[in-house]
Amino acid sequence: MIQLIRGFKDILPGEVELWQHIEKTARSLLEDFGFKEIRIPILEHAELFARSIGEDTDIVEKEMYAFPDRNGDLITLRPEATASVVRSYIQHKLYAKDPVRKFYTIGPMFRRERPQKGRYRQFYQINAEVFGIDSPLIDAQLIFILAVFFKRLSATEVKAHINSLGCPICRPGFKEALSVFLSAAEEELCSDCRRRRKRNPLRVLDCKVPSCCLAMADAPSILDHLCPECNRHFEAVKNALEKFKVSFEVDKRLVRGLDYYTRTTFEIKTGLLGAQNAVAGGGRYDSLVKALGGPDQPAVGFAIGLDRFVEITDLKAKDFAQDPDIFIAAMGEKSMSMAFDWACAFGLEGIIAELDFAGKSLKSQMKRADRLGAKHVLIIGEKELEEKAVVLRNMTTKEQVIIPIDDIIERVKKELLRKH
RNA sequence: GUGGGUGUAGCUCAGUCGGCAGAGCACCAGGUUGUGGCCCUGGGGGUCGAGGGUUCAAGCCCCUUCACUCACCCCA
Repeated sequence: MIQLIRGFKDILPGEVELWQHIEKTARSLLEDFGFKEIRIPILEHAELFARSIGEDTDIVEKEMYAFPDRNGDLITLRPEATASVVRSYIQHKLYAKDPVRKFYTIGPMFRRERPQKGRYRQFYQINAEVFGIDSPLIDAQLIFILAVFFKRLSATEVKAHINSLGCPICRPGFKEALSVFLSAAEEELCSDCRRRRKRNPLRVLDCKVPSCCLAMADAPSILDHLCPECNRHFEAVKNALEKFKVSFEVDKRLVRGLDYYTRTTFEIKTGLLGAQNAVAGGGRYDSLVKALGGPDQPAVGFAIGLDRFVEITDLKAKDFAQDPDIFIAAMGEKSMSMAFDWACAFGLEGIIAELDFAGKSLKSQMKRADRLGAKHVLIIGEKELEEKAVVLRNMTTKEQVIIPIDDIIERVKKELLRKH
């Protein structure tokens, strides 16, 4: 038997209804805040991510599904959405009409990591990106939108963590101070952190090894090194969040793995997913648009990890499942033929109708109707054909009414409405 | 990429010392000749993840491999 690829999964009926509901809620929420959907391709030139995410990151170095196309171009399944949205913003000069543009996109991303809880090789994200606004108010609004999203969808075991990463003016000073501190503390760091010290010193800050946490307790904080502009920006974000009544926690150890982030950074974390505790994350990336060849426009955005979100929401797929409105139990060839015609007619009316094609006994059809969760059963056999009237049974109340075959669709429609 | 745990019916899982492949749920049929859920009776379902080895005999022991899972790493 051919099985699905490692780290990939099927989202089956019975769970997909929850995904649909989450996506629907996200669309409606984001559109209410002025975001427009943008659909970007799943394949991109690998270079796009090397230039945006950073050549030295694990994502680009060893996690991308990259391969040469037939013409030799190195292309890749997108590992994230932001770079593509930025590319599109630049390529189509979407800034020309108005530099302020707000987009959202929902779809699969691909990273060839070792699968574990809440981590798949194909995973789904809801992304929102805002271009052209450098006001800290928009940073806060994005976090506010996330908070509303989580609340609306009954994901309560979450907390917003925020931090500032500074900007190209102040970050170098912090990195320098951090590097000095790390050199002094080298003895106490774990082996991974000794390696990180050179390559990605910011990452040492969020190491989970207890000895490192201890060693880093007195590490310099980026927040003490922010330049006046970055500091004002961060303060304004916090003030706005308080005004929006979004509860948050300043976490000076919150860093981002991607090179392009500046200033505000945030994550929505949960205690329900073990090691994969980030359900959503994002931040400001003011220098990326220009770095990718576009105008010097600021930007800020977030991504929600859908696979993780479905794990932590209290909502259940079965609450959104559509059971059949009616099951047509037919006996005999002529009845079955009529039942099929009716089922089609019901479908056109938006009434979900199921029936049995195998010529089973009434008992067996009733059993199946019950199992499918059909709210009503329409019974037709020799007797009904003769009397030109069928039986409509309400499966909850067991009430049965006789309905003439003429004009049956309209009559059933009325009955179904009445019973609601 | 590294390390641990787990793979037996559609699902959840037993399977003792190596000796006929099991249970519950689900499914199908009948009891009830045209009315679901409860009950009773019967039935169908298995490459014991895969491949190899040891043995008279392997679900069980050995080797290899794959998948799932958790953690590291990284990240949503």
